[in-house]
Parts: sequence; C-alpha cells; structure tokens
Amino acid sequence: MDELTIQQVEAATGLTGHTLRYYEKAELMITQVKRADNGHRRYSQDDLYWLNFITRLRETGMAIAHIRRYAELVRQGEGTTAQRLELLETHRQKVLDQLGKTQAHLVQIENKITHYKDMHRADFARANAAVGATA
Amino acid sequence: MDELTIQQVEAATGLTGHTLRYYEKAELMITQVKRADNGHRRYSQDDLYWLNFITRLRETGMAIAHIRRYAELVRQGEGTTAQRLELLETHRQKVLDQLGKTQAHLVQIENKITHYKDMHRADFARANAAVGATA
DNA sequence: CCTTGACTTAGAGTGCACTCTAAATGGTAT
DNA sequence: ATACCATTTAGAGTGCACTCTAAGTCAAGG
Repeated sequence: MDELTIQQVEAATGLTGHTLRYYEKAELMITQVKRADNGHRRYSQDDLYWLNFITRLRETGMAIAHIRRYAELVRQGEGTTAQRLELLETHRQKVLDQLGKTQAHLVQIENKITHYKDMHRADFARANAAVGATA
Repeated sequence: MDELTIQQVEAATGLTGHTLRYYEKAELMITQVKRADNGHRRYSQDDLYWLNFITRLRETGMAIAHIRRYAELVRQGEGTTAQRLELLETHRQKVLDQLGKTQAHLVQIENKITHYKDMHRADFARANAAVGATA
C-alpha cells in the first residue's frame, strides 16, 4: 500500500495528472518515478513527500526553474547541503519581503474601504437628518 | 506643473510607458488621459493617484479584468459605492487568505531550513569529535 | 536641411505555468 | 468478443500580463 497511482497522488497533493507529468518532464523529481508492468506510474511515499514540499515552494512563488535547480542539488547528494540551504534562505527572504509588501498594500486598500464606509455613514446620517430622525 | 508626461509618470509609479498605454487601452483609467497639442499624453494628479491605487490592487493580485470592473463602477459615479465596497472587501478577504496560506507554507520551508542547519551542526560536531576537539 | 530622440499607434511576440488533445495501450466488466 | 476506462506519449494550445516592434509624427539642436 505504499505505492500510489497517479489518481491517488492527485487526491493527496491537489495537483492534476497533467501537472504531475509536466513536473516530471521538467526534471523536478529527485528520482525516476517507478512504473507498473503496464507502464503506469507508481509513486512512492518519498515522491509524495517531495511533491508536497515543492508544492510549498511553488505556492510561495518559487519558479519552476529554481525548483529544478534545487532538485538537481538534492540529486547530487550530501555535498550540496550548503547550496540547498542558501537557495532556501534566499527564497525565504523573498517570501518575507513579499509578505511585507502585500501587507503594506493591504493597508492602503483597507483605507479605501474605510473611506467608502465613512461615505456611506455620512449619507445615512444626512438622510436621517432630512427626516428629523436624529437626536 | 500639475500635468505630467509619460516619463514622469513612469518615474512616479514604477510602471513602464508600455504598461501605461496598455492599462489605458484596457480601460483601466477612469477618465480619458489628456493630450498635449502634439498628441502626447498629459497625466493629471488624479490620474497619478488612481494609477498608484490600481497598482496596489495589481500587486496584491487583482486581475486586470477585475480592476476594469472597478474602474467602470467609479466611472458610473455615486450610485455604485456599495458595489465598489463589496468588490474591495472581497479582494481584501482574498489577500488575507493568501497571506495566511503563504505564512503557513513559509513555516514548512523554515522547518526544512532548520533541518539543514541541524544536519550541518551534527556534521560539525562529528568532525570535532573525530579530532578530539570537544570538551 | 538633417538628424536625434521622445512620443504616437496597431498589432505581434514573449514567458510562464500549466492545460489539453490525439492516438495508442492494457486491464476490467458484460 | 466488445465496450469501457484509466493510463501513456509527444506535442499543441491557452490565458495572463505584459513587452516589444514598426512605421509614423513632431520639436529641438547642429
């Protein structure tokens, strides 16, 4: 039960079969994905773990080309941990920068929202005043 | 001095001239951008303010089509503030969701970074032990 | 007068990450 | 046997947001 069909991996990762094949062709996997006798893919738990990790990288905006580079380092083995660390720390800093910027942009959008709400409140007060509903 | 050339707007917004023309053709501006006698664009302070605002929307991931919709509401005037508010609040929620997800992904990436650092520390300790350098 | 350079337009091209298509294969259900 | 279904491949197509190109206009400088 530790080998998964492409469908099971779709369910487990949220990626489509198309995307899984695309990632494989893009050299994002560390090892060859195993095949059943009929040629169908059989994913290992390691494959699944890896797919989940690179999905975190993708969803934080790392480009396919950079993930390929990271995968390449993992394939090369032990000697590349320093480079992998550097790659991840660079990415981490980019994500932090992006988070900061997004939060700052959000403040401006929220200011605009507040502005619209104030406008609405003012309209409401004016309408009430017109019919003597205040006080 | 309150009319800006496309170059000045490039400098003020960080957008390129190409992008400014593209936004205009995409119906993202609220009013027609004014022209000089020679046909060159002259941006008003209002144009600049608007461009800065929609840049906040873009940089938080709002699609061009949605910005067009928002601009359309602004063009239609007073009666559409409730719809504009809704559009912005929907967007705000999307951005917040995205921020939350990104932060969660980041934690996993940071776990991996910690893992690499631990590995490195372990290697270091082992190397030291081998030459009798520890305590 | 001639060149240079900023600008204009319509429309083509780019880069990215998928996403889909077509034709073939092979196992299961009727 | 026959139909159905998931899978396979290579390669084409899509959607988005730019980004660039080509051909033209115009004002200023030499």
